[in-house]
Amino acid sequence: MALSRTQIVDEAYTTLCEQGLGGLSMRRVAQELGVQPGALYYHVASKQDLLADVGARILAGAPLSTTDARGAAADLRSALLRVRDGAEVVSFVLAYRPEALGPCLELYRLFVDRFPPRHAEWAARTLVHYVLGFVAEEQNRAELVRTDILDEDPERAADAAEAFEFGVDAILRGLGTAGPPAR
Amino acid sequence: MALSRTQIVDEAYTTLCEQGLGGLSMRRVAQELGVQPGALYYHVASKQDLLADVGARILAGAPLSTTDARGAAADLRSALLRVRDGAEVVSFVLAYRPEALGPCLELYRLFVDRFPPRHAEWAARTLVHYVLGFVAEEQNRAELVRTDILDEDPERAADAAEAFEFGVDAILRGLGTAGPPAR
DNA sequence: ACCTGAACACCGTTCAAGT
DNA sequence: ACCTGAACACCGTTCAAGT
Repeated sequence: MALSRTQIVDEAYTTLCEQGLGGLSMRRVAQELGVQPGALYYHVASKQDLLADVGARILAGAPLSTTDARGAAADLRSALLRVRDGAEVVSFVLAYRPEALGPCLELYRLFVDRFPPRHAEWAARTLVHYVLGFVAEEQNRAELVRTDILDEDPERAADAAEAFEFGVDAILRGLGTAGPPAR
Repeated sequence: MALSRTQIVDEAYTTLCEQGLGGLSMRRVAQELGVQPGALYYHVASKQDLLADVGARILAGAPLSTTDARGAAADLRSALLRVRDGAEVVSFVLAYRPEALGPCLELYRLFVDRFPPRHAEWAARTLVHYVLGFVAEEQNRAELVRTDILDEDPERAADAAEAFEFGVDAILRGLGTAGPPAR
């Protein structure tokens, strides 16, 4: 059976989940599929092109709430955390091919009733940039722990969800969206 | 004259500025210094170890305001923008060796009068994560433009500073820090 | 149309051996 | 103490040639 682009994206996604970004090479994907590395380039233009589809799949796993900004931020974080180095991949795709990140771009809808379109867009991006920055740190640390370069910090891990929500709530308060009052 | 760690960090910093993260290899640094690649490993433990010092240097260039949160965020963005892929490097170092990022960690001082220590820390990290997320996207795009994979988006570039400040102001409002009123 | 084989120009890291 | 030489186990990408 002929190799397909979908098949390659599937394999890349699986490899990312299992090995992280450091273990995701074109050669490994090819080997896993039982083809020569060069064969992949008949179906994808480059590793970046492939990564764009992988980024889309990361977000496709868990749709973001379209009614509740607080929930959407939490959804986005969980979607990223499900895949090793998910934040780094999505962060790259956000620059490389934002259209691939549909759900993420629709977040501006949460703010259209409070802001003019241009500002609603910025509001959504503020939230997204925060989430990506937060989760990138979490996952970078996780990768370093996995390779025994860092040792676990149980205290930080226990506080992660709370710290994340602290930031989300602050941002949403600042954007004038419903949220708990500033202590 | 014997090779020194400082010399290696200097060369790595320069190479990062000129070539970006994709062009920063141990082999290139070694070649630029006129030594064999292996020689570097007498002075640095690994590329990550080297990167930690490079990250420190990126922030050392421009000290962050310690009195004005809005200014500090702007200072941090400029410091990152001065170096190609600065945000990605600093984001990694934030996880790998946060102590190397002194100025960045001191930001919590801006919030100690408004929050208990634990929350002041979270407040500062919220700002930092936002800035890193924002600038990472900016710089990823810049790298892709440089390699002719993306073409320039003059509209976005013109709005970047304004969009950045929109986010900063929202966050600071949410944190109860002085800032312009909503919209 | 789709893939192989083989190459090109690279990587980070290690380590015996030299000085 | 400090560095070389050489190797090990990799990379992404291209492309003629095969089927």
